[in-house]
Amino acid sequence: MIKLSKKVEYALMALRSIKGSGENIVTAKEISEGHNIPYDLLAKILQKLKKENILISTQGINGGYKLNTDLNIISLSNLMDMLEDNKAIVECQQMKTDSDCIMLDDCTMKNPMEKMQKELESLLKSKMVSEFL
Amino acid sequence: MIKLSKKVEYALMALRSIKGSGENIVTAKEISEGHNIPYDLLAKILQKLKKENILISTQGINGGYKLNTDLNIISLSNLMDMLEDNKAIVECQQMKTDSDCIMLDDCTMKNPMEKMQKELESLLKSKMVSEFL
DNA sequence: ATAAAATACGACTATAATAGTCCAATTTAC
DNA sequence: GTAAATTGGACTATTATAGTCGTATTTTAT
Repeated sequence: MIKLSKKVEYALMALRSIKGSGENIVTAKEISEGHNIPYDLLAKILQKLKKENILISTQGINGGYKLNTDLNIISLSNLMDMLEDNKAIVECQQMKTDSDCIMLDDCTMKNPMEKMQKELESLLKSKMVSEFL
Repeated sequence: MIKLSKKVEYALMALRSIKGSGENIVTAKEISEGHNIPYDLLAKILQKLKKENILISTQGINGGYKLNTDLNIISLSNLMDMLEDNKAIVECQQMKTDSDCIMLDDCTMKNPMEKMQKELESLLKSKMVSEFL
């Protein structure tokens, strides 16, 4: 299955709004209402983007968010790493050891899967956030 | 998120076993026990593969499964289509109409997403099942 | 004939991942 | 000090995936 989480989808929408406002700061509420995104969920997403230095925030009344990065250099892969939990195509790719793999040492899938995962990731790395806004 | 379902993973394991046995037919039980795959789940997977003419089955005692296709011409994309439910990267790609899209006509994501989806699919189409066995 | 061993099928339950909610704290302009 | 915003953690709900159960059907060895 290949699917973007709502988090990434919402993040893209939010980034579009924020980018569109230029230097003016935008509140989570405005974005939430403008795009029908659940407020609390959006707030969390924006906080993560802030922690990753994609956004800069000011608190208090009149607070809100502003862009802090060139979205041309942030890839979809980056965004997914920030917001989603894992991106491994098969479990054994995300395990430190493969001691509990049911195939054990006789696995013919691991290497080709690893290769494919890298190819998929490289595709996702080549897609810049700005291309979707 | 990009992840293969267990169904596809189990299917690959099963196909490997079946392919390895050449003309001898293999039972679901043998595969299940040999690879620690839940029997009932595996049975369903094999039935689907049979319906898709990947496998051929014989019923009754001494029954089982045999290959019915060249696995070099079945892609991972094919296998996913057979076994997984949807492969659309964002919801609006799998909707007939986009009447209920919250972005309505002002969506900047749809086209680039569609493009990316095609690229991902083409990658998955280029990966043949045989490469993983 | 019948019992055994297999596939075939549908409905159900369990688990895990994702999405969304709630409540409270903190910050800041007025 | 209050209103409006971000910040943060814990919780619930929903959905998708994984797995189970019961039963029917088919085939064949005896």
